[in-house]
Amino acid sequence: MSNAKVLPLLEPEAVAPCCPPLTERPMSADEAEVAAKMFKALGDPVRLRLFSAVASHEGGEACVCDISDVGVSQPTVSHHLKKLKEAGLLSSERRGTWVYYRVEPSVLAAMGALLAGAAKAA
Amino acid sequence: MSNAKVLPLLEPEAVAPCCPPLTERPMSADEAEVAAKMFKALGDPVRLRLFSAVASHEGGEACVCDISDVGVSQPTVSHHLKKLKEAGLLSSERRGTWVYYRVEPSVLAAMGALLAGAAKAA
DNA sequence: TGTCTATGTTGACGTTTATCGATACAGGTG
DNA sequence: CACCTGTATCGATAAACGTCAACATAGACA
Repeated sequence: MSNAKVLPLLEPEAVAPCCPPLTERPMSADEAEVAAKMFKALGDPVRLRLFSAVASHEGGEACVCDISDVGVSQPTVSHHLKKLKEAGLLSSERRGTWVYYRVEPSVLAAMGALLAGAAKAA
Repeated sequence: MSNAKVLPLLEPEAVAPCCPPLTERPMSADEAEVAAKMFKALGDPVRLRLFSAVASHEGGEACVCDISDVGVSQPTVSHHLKKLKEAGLLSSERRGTWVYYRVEPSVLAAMGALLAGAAKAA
């Protein structure tokens, strides 16, 4: 598999326009379901560190071997990276021996817009 | 109690400066612990709807009675509002018969800054 | 082919969480 | 005072979650 698009994950196009600013109107149940998945993905300390490690790496992309030092076992790291992928926050690609994860910018932009609106509310 | 500051909750001053942009450098374990608590609070669909209902209400403040129609029981609503309060995202005040919840802007600003940085990374 | 390394998957275990009904508390009204 | 309404707490239960050890898979290289 040379392409990650065949995986049945959340696609950026599907989640990016999901979220009106939190202050605009009460979220519907469906909107909340989608948006909560993204927040939940960042709601674990280990996942947040892994995500930050990828995001802060050169080019917004990192090999698993570069970010695995977060104090948990290798299977646990793999499990968390999978969760981040399922939430649409990361994508992965195998290049030879190593697997590289990269941040999904459109989804983050959507989340940032969500919160930026709420912050200026009061 | 006419003042919410006496409660042993996360104070805005304590969490606001916790978070460098996600892309700046890998988060430390301590930073991730604090930041993950905020994301986790918004990582539930019901809580996200409750928060959005408060944030979108006039003045960023709403009575519980105005936002309780989210499809779960009254104790569950109360439980989720408590969680949001413990995460520092909402504050509450009793005024006569009703209890009003209001958004805590500084914490949201911190979260927004976190994500805004990550969005522009790639 | 076989072996070594990097990563993902499986199965199990203990902890946390979301939810509810029942109940308690607080404040207004009679 | 008694009663009603709005909100919080308690106790129980089922589901989800984080973690690990063991195993599986994929690619590189000899």
